[in-house]
Amino acid sequence: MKFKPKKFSLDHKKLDQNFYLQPTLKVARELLGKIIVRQFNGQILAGRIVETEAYIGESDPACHAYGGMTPRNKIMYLPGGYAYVYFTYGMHYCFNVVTEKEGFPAAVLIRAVEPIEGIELMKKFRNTNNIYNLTNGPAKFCQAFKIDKSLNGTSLLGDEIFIVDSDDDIKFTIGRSQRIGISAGTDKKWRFFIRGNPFVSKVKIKSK
DNA sequence: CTCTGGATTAGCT
DNA sequence: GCTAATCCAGAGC
Repeated sequence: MKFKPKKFSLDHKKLDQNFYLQPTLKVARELLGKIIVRQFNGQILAGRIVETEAYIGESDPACHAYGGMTPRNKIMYLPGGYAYVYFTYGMHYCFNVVTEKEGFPAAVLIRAVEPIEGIELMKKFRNTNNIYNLTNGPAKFCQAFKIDKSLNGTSLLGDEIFIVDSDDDIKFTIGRSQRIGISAGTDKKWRFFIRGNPFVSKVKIKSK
């Protein structure tokens, strides 16, 4: 299958804060198909979101806010519409969209996107020419989109990084599973993905 | 194809 | 001190 970037226009409507204030599972589902845009140095990177995971509240054992606020997770307590970026495994970043009302810690992890714009730059950042290996994982997506801790706490209503609606007539069905790479909270099926999309990450359920 | 271990450090206990 | 919302290379089948 040959990859053809789909049409993309910056005229598409930027998602407003009301979208992010909604229940996290709804946001996680509805982010599928939407387009995440990153601007820096006058360059544009964009991709269609094809895989997400929800992390919800202090009682979700897989959520970073499990057990209460700490210096790392405090961004999750902001009202919906902020970026929560964290560093893990000594070398990787992961990007989340904060959801729900202020004081309730919840976020949606962007696990994979389908590259649309700025593909050559993504290949450079990822040091690979294989388009299917650019953004099919949460840390790969961050590397391809030049996302690091400096974006932690950034508003998604600004211009550095934001998400726009898709007005294409793209039809897809949504798949659902347990979350990937966690050892607690595996009973919850809070991962969502576009069924059949070749840019969804490889599934490896952590066995424990 | 599948499976295993190493990389490398911030954040918590 | 231990582990992590990951990724990659290498080994074996």
